[in-house]
Amino acid sequence: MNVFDTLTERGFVAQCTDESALKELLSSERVTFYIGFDPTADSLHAGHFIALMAMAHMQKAGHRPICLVGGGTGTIGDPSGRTDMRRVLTDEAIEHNCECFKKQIARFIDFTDDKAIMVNNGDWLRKLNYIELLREIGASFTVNRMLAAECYKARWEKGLTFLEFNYMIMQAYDFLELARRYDCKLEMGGDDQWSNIIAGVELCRRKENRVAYGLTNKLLTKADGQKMGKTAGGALWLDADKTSPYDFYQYWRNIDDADVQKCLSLLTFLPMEEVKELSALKDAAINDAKAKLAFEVTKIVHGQDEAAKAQKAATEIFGGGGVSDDMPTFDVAEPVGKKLLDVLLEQQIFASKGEGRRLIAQSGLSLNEQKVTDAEYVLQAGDFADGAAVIKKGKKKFYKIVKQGA
RNA sequence: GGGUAGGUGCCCGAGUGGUUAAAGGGAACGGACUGUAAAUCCGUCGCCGUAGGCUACGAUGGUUCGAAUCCAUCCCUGCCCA
Repeated sequence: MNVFDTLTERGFVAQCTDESALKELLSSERVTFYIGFDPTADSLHAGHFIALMAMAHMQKAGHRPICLVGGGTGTIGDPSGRTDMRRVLTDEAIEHNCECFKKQIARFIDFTDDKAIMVNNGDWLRKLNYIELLREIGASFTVNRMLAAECYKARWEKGLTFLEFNYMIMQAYDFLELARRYDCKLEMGGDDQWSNIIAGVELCRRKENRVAYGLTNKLLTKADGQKMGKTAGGALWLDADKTSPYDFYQYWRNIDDADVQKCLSLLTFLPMEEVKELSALKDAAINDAKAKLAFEVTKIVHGQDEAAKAQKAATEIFGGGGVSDDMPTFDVAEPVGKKLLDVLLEQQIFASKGEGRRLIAQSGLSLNEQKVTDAEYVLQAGDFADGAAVIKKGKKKFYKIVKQGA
């Protein structure tokens, strides 16, 4: 089966240039393609993950991915679809973020034997000479066309700086550079990148007379159109230190019924027959599909062991008595005699005392299965029956406080 | 450079001297219901606290018993003109 069909079947494809020619190309040769990731933070998040999955499918089919980290474009900030300007990052931060990205990407993509390439566009973009760039590349762009690009629409109200306006040119230049260096023929990316991608495709044609292709994948959205991968704390990170494997697992375990099929097909490698079977489950039974989804996604991101632990913890907590060896745990030195509220605040289970008081007042906090009614409650030795106390915050957040020391 | 409209809590957005920690909406959080789902309903939603206090309406100064609200300067943004 052609990868293009695979990607289509699994629901990745949003838009693409010359579909039939691209399909033909993908079945006739080993295609070098690229996806760019701008280093906006020190970890990739769920939104990047879908692109990585598309990349992995391509690699499995024998094509060669170029992972581009945007050490150059990151200094500008992509305005596509955004209503506000991106925060300007320092060079050091960008460098650091690029390194973090590289490590994470290496978990999903096989870089052995030249099966994939990692590049940083800072290597060429930062060296560019303004006049030369204008003459060589600027001449190939018409402002009229750029202004018509969908990606800038959201900025008409708020204003778009010239700096950001140039982003498209930088990205297009990347494609050209990769085409020259590695014979890269295809750029992939999220659907919000469509304008930038076709700019690159056209630039390759104009400058090198090369046929280049663009393919965008659907953005990960919920059935109601909202972006997926948002948690209370912000993004759903792929870095275990920023979003623990347990929390990561729980995120996918709790998605809407309506999103099960999409997530299974986009975020796991399960065969489509199985995806269809699982997502056809109804009512309570669909929980099995969610558990499978959560396990599979966590396995890809954090590995088999972590996924198994997260699943075990979830099963024990929600299926049993709300306790598990692998549940989120906090070690506290000598908790007995301290106020429960203070201990939980120290462990950042609450953001503030007010939040904790409120939670207790609304009977949203339990200690060892007992509702906490007194905000001033002081922990007793008896609360740590087996050396640990179990805290339940709200309906489904469980934490274990382990007593340390004597 | 000139004119003009603005900069309010996580976001959007009302408020134009005291009764404003600041309407309303969204997000978020808690409760009920449930399937660790959705929808719905109820409640909460700056910080510390018993009262009460503290910090907050672009920044800095000022007027005033009292300012998000008035004045000055500065910074930033939209629109129009050059």
